[in-house]
Amino acid sequence: MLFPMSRNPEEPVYNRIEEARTALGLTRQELADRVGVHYQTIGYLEREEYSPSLVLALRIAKALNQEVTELFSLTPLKKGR
Amino acid sequence: MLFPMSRNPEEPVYNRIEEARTALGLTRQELADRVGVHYQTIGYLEREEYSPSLVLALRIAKALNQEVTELFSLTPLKKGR
DNA sequence: ATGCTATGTAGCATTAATGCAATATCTCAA
DNA sequence: TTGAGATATTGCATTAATGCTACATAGCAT
Repeated sequence: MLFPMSRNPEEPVYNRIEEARTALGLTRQELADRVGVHYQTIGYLEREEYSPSLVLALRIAKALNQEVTELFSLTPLKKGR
Repeated sequence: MLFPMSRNPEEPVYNRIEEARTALGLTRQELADRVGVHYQTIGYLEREEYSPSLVLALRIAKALNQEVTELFSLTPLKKGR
């Protein structure tokens, strides 16, 4: 098992992708399709095994109609908005 | 000269880093230090030769006290706020 | 003119992000 | 119970993002 997450392992990126995705009743495959990535990539991101590129983060936010800062943060995110 | 920019060359990421940085009277080296990257990296980003990771984008936004969406966008950004 | 500082350009090395395939597990409906 | 769908795990290949070094250029102050 590899564990990248960022060049600075001290500061990972937290996200609420799964929460937002399921709230829309979407499957990972469906979100992946909308965003244009492999469905496994969504899995990696939801498990926070690595953090996305900015492009991907922006696309995901758009696909889930959320603000980037509502979805991703350098500090732990609480459940629910 | 290489030209990555994103896995999807059709959709680059536009940014206003230089504008925001100079507005604060910061040099690239200074911004790089605050953000924890090499000063050349800031240059590449300002010239939009490639787009940053989300972690870096979040750190830059914080260092320039700007919203991520004010600094970066999938669509071209106009000058001035 | 000289020198200093900021920035641009060019390579090269490393690593994280992504693609992709194959297999496993888990849940839930029939 | 069986099967289908969703998610997890593993492993490998590719490439973009980043680090870093060296040299060039441009502007500005002296």
